[in-house]
Amino acid sequence: MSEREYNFASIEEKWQKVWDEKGTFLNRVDKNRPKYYVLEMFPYPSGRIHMGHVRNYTIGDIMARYRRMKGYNVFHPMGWDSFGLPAENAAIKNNTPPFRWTSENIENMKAQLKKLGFSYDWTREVATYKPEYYKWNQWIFLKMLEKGLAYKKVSSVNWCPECQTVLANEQAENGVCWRCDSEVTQKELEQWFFRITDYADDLLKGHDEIAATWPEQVITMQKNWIGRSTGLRVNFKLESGEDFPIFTTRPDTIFGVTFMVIAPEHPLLEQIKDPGVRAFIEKCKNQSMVDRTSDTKEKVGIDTGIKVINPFNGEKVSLYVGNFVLMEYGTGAIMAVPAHDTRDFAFAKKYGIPMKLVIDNPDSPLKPENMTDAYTAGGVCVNSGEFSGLNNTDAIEKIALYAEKNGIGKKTVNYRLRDWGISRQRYWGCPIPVIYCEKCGTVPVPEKDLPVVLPTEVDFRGDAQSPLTRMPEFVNVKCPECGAAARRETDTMDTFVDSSWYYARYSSPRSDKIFDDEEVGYWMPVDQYIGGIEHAVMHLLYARFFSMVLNDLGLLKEREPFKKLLTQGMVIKDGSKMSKSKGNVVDPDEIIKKYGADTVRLFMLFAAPPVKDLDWSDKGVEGSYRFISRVWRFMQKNSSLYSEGLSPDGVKLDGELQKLRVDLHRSLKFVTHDVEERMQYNTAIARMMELTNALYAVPETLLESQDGRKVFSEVVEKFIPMMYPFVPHVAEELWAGFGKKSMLAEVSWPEFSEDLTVRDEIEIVFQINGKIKAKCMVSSEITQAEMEKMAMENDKVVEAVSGKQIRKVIVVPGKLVNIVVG
RNA sequence: GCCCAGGUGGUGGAACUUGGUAGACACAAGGGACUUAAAAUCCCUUGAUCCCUGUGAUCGUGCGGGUUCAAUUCCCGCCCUGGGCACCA
Repeated sequence: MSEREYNFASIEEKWQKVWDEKGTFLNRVDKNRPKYYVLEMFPYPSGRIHMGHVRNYTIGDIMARYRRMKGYNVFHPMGWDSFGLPAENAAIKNNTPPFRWTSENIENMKAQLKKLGFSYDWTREVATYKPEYYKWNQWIFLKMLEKGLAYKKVSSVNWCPECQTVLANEQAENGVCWRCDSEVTQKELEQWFFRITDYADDLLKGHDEIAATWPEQVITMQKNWIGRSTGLRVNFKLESGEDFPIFTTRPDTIFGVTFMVIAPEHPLLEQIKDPGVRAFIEKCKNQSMVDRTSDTKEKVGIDTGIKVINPFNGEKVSLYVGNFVLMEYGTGAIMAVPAHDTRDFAFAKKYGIPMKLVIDNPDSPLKPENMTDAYTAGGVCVNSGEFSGLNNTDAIEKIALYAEKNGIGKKTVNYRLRDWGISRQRYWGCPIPVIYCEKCGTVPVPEKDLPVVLPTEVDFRGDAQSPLTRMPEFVNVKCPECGAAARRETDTMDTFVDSSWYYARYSSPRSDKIFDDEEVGYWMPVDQYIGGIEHAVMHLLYARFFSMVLNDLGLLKEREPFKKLLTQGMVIKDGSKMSKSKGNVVDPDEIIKKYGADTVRLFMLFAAPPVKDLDWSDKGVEGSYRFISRVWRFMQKNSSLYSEGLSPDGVKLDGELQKLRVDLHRSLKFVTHDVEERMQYNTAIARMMELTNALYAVPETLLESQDGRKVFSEVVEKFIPMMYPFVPHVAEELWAGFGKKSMLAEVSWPEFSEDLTVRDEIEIVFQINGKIKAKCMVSSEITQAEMEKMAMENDKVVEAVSGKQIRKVIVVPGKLVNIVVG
């Protein structure tokens, strides 16, 4: 190989073409080999690939390429989460139909991804906006409808009275419409829901299966989100004798109830005529959910005049309407115990409601009039009838039993998780396959009529209304049951539905069934899923839910879709997330043009470990480029020293060459560990940089010696394949340059010899009372006794110890000796 | 507010497994070599403070306590920053 410049542009183009023409990354079922499914969260085609994508997909690509070298049959697909709000916003702004805008974006972004050299099988590509994909969204919806997992109920949405349209939360920030700045109100609409709450316990149980392989924080967040709590459903009574059930996790405080609070949406309130209360209810209903549940906003309420009777002591208390009580949680009403609940305490103080102490602090008795906050800790029950004197934790169980025995309550499990509302009053999404007939009611679209195709030729008037509602050719249909004129559902599905099962569709994206059994059976589940931490709860919970539903339908073998999860941090520049509005966006294309894809990939992996946020730095990129160039130059310069099959095995090497050889094997050991187990690529790259520095440090004459050539040949054989998952193009080029016939994509991950990873000499330290007094190079085979002896004979130690009494000597093998003196 | 993370030199970060030498690797900065010059490249220095300039001393991992022979690592209490909060994806 003659000395050539590192011409990344032609190298990258060349190898991308070779991989493409040879079909190197096509994925085929092969039952004789273990499969490995690497999946990165697919992007929303917003127009351009951004650095967050580059990072996500680089991490995925290194895993895919590494596993291929380890002999796995790797599955590595890519696709497009291509329904959603931005396409409509673009349509309104530029009068471009969402279909065209999205298609063009996909085309552009695909070209960008190809330039980065990711090892995808593009024949598996899916795009959720294509009827061939969303047909199956609709099919799953019908199955869920059959099983009672999809249902309709009234729920409120953000409504702009000025634009006469529904707003997404992000369009209604601070309670103001993003387009016209008018005050956002709430509007009640009939909407479709998925009964995810039916799967709450399954979702929790599934956590055990993935506990060891998912980040702990993600599981914790999901558990808290589901919020399973066991408690008691207590039947309070209205004066009319009507039941008034509430849910509480603190039955031990039930004798301390001094008022009750009900959600503004509660049906009981329909009978209220008082204009003040009515006005209050309307005001609450118009408040957004974020505002109502946020603790920074004031908790407000009003007395309804209704009295409620406590079944335990017969006491009559007032019923308030409160903005902080949610109809969706529990029964939509709560009992309030101001003495022992912080929120109730504040509410009671505000409205002058009395409080009653029912749990006392055994160490220092409480006086209600002196309390400045609720007493929420444990203690002894007081003022609690026959339960007085019990420890409050025992009382929880005793009171629950009493309630069950006397028919005034029942032990219940309650969840914070709410059912998943999937209706969107939007155009650019998957149509919900339902028809409304005056005679037959809600009729599912028959399977044979799927897909319900979303019209792509639409007219956006710029008023943000879904164009579907004014398309008679879409809306007007015949009832599939009675043939009468009927109306098609114009709501579309939440895009989270699309992304809840795409991972399985990749296995057979063009199949005329939802999945091809052989393909899906072989490839699923995903062995490694990679994506942003921002998806920790919603997307990942919905995807797990769908996987369980599909498993119950007999379509997937596994319940958990993602065996292992890596959540990556964000890409930051100048202290904040890269975004157009902040003007700190770096376009990957520019960097590729300047330094090449290998450099961009390397920097993405080197600048931070995957789980942490990554600070973009233009200067840092140059460092990565410099490293690649250094390796390139070294290999070019010494290429004549290489001979295939030349090996230093069994040769007694001179000290410096032996050290280099040990460096090589040690690097390989650490890089293997970092890539396979730790998924910490920044330290792996640091190891390779150290190895490169070590290569440069070897004198030329030594490297050119007989033995030097042997060591260099081994370096070529191991170092270049080791670089391959990180910088595949330049690695392939170097490899081919040494006359290699097979591509690195087909080469095995190099082996290291454990014997060659041990250094002869190590440094140990001597401490006095934990402070370092001396350091010393010793043989790595030193015994503990020898270490202690050396420490005691060390001049510094002798000086420090003289005149003092040695109380203790701690020897940590291979590390240190600590002498405690007093 | 609630849930979950994070905080280490001028900067990004390292210190894994099990508490055991804080600052690997890189960037920036400074100095030198090469060059008519510049770029590129190669080499050296680089946490802070102090002095008796050494194989030196002291301090130092957001802040305040604690456990331990030993704490970036474990415990308690704060402060700050970021992610999520159910219609952005």
